[in-house]
Amino acid sequence: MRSIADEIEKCDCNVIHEDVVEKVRGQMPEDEVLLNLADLFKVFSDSTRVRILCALQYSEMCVCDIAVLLGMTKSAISHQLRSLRQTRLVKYRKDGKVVYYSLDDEHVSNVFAQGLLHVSEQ
Amino acid sequence: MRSIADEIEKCDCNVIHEDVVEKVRGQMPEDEVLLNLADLFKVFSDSTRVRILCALQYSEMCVCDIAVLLGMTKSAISHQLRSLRQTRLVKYRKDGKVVYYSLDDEHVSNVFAQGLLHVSEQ
DNA sequence: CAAATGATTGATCATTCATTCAACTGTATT
DNA sequence: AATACAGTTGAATGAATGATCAATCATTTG
Repeated sequence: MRSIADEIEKCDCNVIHEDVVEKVRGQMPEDEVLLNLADLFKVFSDSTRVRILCALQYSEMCVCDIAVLLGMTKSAISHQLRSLRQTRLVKYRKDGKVVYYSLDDEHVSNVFAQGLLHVSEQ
Repeated sequence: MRSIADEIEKCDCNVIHEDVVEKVRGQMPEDEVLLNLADLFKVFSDSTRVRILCALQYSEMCVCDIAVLLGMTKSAISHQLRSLRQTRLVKYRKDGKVVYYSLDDEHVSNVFAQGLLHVSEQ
């Protein structure tokens, strides 16, 4: 439990509205939750990963196909697929030499949809 | 209009499933849209900005209050508020020396909500 | 007017991160 | 067994970025 005094110590200013700060502090989720949230959005913050996720909404695809679609090397795509695997946003199946990737989260489309609402209003 | 041949030129592999690539290419949004989408999520990808946005869901706050709440300097907060202003996610009003910030987008809460759904399922 | 204070800004530094390149793994084909 | 090919991996490089620090702006107050 951090006290107001502790916080002031770390920052360079006075509390102007102590009541507001205390009220908001009581309602904020745990720092860990917000850190995980930021980490999730970090995955969506790169256009290559966004394009991969977008493509997989329409069909499962192998690494080569994605590379051709996006005009990038297999290596670059493979590196990005790694992040997407680690955050469990995509899954894969092997068929011989070929690895097929597909979406692994029903929320991906929803997050996309909300984001597009904002973008399309610019 | 890019041709399949052009894409292969830029990458290091063959098209394995030309039909799939063509079908998906036809359904993908414009690159510019996906770039804007990634830029939007980039704003959400830093835990300081996420915490600021989260706090502003509960109350408008001045820079000092946010700094105290998060245990950071006014300067650091002010820099991040700048990104949030530029992407029109927050708005502000001045009252004398004090600048009060608040949310400026109804979609912020929705994007948060979808993100939290994913995070809480880990 | 001068001092104090809330806030912003620009430069700097350290860190993070996406792509490239080369090497390597595993599977299929001949 | 040898070759070819889909895919992965690790190191290296260059670009992007967040916090710090000092300087500055703007408004209020003595």
